[in-house]
Amino acid sequence: MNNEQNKIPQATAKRLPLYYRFINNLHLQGKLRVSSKELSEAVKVDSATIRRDFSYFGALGKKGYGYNVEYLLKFFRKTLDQDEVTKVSLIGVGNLGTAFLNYNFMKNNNTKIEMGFDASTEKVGKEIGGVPVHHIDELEAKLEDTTVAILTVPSSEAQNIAERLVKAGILGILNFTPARITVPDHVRVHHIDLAVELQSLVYFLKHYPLDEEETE
Amino acid sequence: MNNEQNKIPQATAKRLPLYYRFINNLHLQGKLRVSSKELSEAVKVDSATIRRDFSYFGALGKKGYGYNVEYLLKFFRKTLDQDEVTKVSLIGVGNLGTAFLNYNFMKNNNTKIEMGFDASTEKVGKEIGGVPVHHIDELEAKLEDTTVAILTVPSSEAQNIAERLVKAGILGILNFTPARITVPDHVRVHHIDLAVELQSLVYFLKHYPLDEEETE
DNA sequence: GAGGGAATGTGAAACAAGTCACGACTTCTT
DNA sequence: AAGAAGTCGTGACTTGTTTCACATTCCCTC
Ligand SMILES: NC(=O)c1ccc[n+]([C@@H]2O[C@H](COP(=O)([O-])OP(=O)(O)OC[C@H]3O[C@@H](n4cnc5c(N)ncnc54)[C@H](O)[C@@H]3O)[C@@H](O)[C@H]2O)c1
Ligand SMILES: NC(=O)c1ccc[n+]([C@@H]2O[C@H](COP(=O)([O-])OP(=O)(O)OC[C@H]3O[C@@H](n4cnc5c(N)ncnc54)[C@H](O)[C@@H]3O)[C@@H](O)[C@H]2O)c1
Repeated sequence: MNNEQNKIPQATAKRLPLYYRFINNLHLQGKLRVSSKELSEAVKVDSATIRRDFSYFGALGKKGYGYNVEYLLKFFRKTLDQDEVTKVSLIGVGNLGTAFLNYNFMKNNNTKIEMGFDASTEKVGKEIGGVPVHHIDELEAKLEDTTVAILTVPSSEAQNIAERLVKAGILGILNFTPARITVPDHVRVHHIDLAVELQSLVYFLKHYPLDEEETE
Repeated sequence: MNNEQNKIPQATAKRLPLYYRFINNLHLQGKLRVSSKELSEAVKVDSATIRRDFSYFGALGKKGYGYNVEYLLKFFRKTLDQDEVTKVSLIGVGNLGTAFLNYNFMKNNNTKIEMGFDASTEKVGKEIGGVPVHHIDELEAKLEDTTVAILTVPSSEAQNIAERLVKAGILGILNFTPARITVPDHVRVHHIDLAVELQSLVYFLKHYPLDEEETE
């Protein structure tokens, strides 16, 4: 499963979904070819970086021509497993959780939130954005074959719930709580700490006032 | 304003708010001292990295002892300007925007969302989480001294609104839309692309199955 | 007030990512 | 059919970040 691909830099891997989305847009617009320069303007990534990123997968383009949009799209669809849907659960149907359920990431995406869990009887039994909300006590019973969880519970609950998720066989957690959770090595956690993002933006504004420099 | 501090690596700067939050927790728990090792376990950052990060600010600790929690807290409070509140506006009071208004990042934070803007008459005039929602037509008139904006409008509106924000004097944008917006060089944009985050987590799970390796 | 133990601060090395710049090849034009 | 223009793929370089490892320093106990 991670054959030749396991030499792809993490930084590159993180950009792949972004590339995919823009290539998809181009395809929908009927564009037939695209250069790294054009793509660069659209996604705000240096064109040399884009060429380098693509080159990890072999020669996807043609010199003097650019990249064939349809070919690129097919290639990334395969590479990003766009054809198999990953089932996701969401724990904590509060402010943030509800927003995610309503959105559900299905635009052009291979992930689907299949169910939510919450402790509050107000939430349990409802359907939000077409997603059923179960009681947290049923976590282990219902989770089954979802391998990814979105964690939007109060931070005091985060570690506790994370442990239950791990026991239930979850392999990846997208953690929106400010708590830094501890999990076994085989589980991957990505933290998205919105308060930190906001604070660090403010810090950069104050201490790195970019005046004619780089945008990012 | 960016005196000695302007040599601090960006990677370090991004971790500062995180450190601050945990040091604050320790202080609330009544802890008097802390070692880089302990801190490392709490924030999941290598202890050498923590020491290196702190060392950019001079010698904050004592060899053989560790760091004095109160001293550290005071130091970071000053460094992160925790005593002056940065005013923030939020554009697009939909699913995500509403969640942010209800939360408002004020836990132990120097940022406050002062007002929201939306195009829908359903939203305008309301107060959500104590924050008044104005009509988008009033953007230029009301913005005044907010320097940071959170962008949670539909992606098709993002570029357009961003341009208006820039004209109105905004310096930093936290962009939650999937659109990559174009702004002048003096404006800083941080993209938080939740769909990409989820997709890239899935990609990592499939292609970098960590079995006894690093957690991240 | 001397010795042991602990943890910092930091050179130096290792690693990772981004950028430059150019040869090679493709397509387009005339 | 040949030359011009365009764009890729990549070796070499640059920049940025993390990690190692240890001499140094400070606390604390006896
Ligand atoms: N809302 C935001 O804008 C925002 C921003 C940054 C971070 N966060 C973080 O995201 C998390 C969720 O925030 P929120 O604003 O949605 O909070 P919230 O209080 O609105 O939602 C939390 C939900 O979790 C449920 N819950 C509580 N204990 C539970 C348990 N043991 N098992 C299952 N469900 C449980 C509650 O019933 C509630 O519905 C928090 O950790 C918060 O710090 C939120
Ligand atoms: N909700 C999520 O979980 C989620 C996840 C990932 C990305 N996003 C992105 O975040 C953005 C917002 O998502 P959402 O789910 O909150 O959408 P939403 O449709 O619920 O909210 C958008 C809000 O913007 C308002 N709006 C529309 N045009 C406007 C204008 N010109 N000026 C001011 N306000 C305007 C609408 O009235 C609405 O209230 C979208 O770009 C979406 O792609 C959302």
